[in-house]
Amino acid sequence: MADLKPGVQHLYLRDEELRQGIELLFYAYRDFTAEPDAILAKLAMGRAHHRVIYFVGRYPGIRVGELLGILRVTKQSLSRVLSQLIREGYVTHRPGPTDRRERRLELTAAGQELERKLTENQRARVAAAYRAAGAAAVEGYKRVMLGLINEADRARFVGATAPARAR
Amino acid sequence: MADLKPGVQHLYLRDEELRQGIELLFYAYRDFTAEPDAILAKLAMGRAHHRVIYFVGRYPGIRVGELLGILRVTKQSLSRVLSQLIREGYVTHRPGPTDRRERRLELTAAGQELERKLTENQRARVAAAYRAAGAAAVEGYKRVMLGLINEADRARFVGATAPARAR
DNA sequence: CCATATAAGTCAACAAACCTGACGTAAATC
DNA sequence: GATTTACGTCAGGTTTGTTGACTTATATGG
Repeated sequence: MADLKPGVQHLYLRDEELRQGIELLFYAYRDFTAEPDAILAKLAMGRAHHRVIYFVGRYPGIRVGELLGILRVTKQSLSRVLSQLIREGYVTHRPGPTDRRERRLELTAAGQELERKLTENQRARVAAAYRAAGAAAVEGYKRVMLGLINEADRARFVGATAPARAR
Repeated sequence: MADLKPGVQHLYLRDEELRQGIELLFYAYRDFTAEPDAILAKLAMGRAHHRVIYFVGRYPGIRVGELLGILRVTKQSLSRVLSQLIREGYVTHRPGPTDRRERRLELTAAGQELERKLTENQRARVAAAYRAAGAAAVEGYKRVMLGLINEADRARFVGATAPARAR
């Protein structure tokens, strides 16, 4: 709060400014999910399947409990989607290396292919936005987004950007 | 593409970088909606109600069709939520000033109070993230987010930020 | 004036993706 | 050996979305 130009500082925290920040998130998320959703619909799957496929691909060998923590859903809800993905050959599971109660999840070749297909559009969208906005803007984007995320999950992005206020 | 330091340009568009961009959106949206969802659950409402209340508050006198376009849902889906909000006294409607087929929607006093209560946390979250990240980062955030949003809706944010590459 | 188009609502049936609560099984740990 | 942990499952319920068909009221163009 004690900062240079406190008037300006206050100015851009006004209602309109904050509403814009909220709406940017709403519209971006809406458009970000629309295309994968359309692809998934043809495969009789939904957004929930995409999330599972994405994070299993992101963290090969991830445990079911970790996935629950990331997705913030109940195990019953995850189970329906995950067991379908396993049944249809997109995901495999095997016992944990030291703790055999665990199920370590991985994508099959088909799963990897589907993941690529689904995320392709999102990556292109991010790449285009990054390219158009420029490197400095990308840095700002990350910094603000990290601030929006609960502290517990910020650690996932270590090294993503310099700490805010550090320069 | 033809840019200064093309090596670096390419470097930060790598897979890891893009995945981070995707995940930031996922986690931010997840945490952004969690608290309002909790409040709504106590009122036997859901996220869909919040979206309607938010945008009716944002654009008083908005027509039903406009709302459909923003939310990207069918009128049957909106109808269920909207008619409940009208029935319970959060939203009112009256015929359009020139075209009497239209229903111009507005929040009642109760609706405004609920809107404030629901959005309060989101505004605080955005304000905190903006404050921590600094003005330059906020500019970058907006620029990247605009790039993620389909072109058709970017016009909603005119004046939100300088055009990308303009400086 | 009349045909057509538009804004909005409604009925019906259905699916996706969440939820709570209770209970089961296997393996690890104290 | 009792307890805890990781995971799964059965059962039942809600919200939020869908498609398709039909209605009402009003505006508009020929």
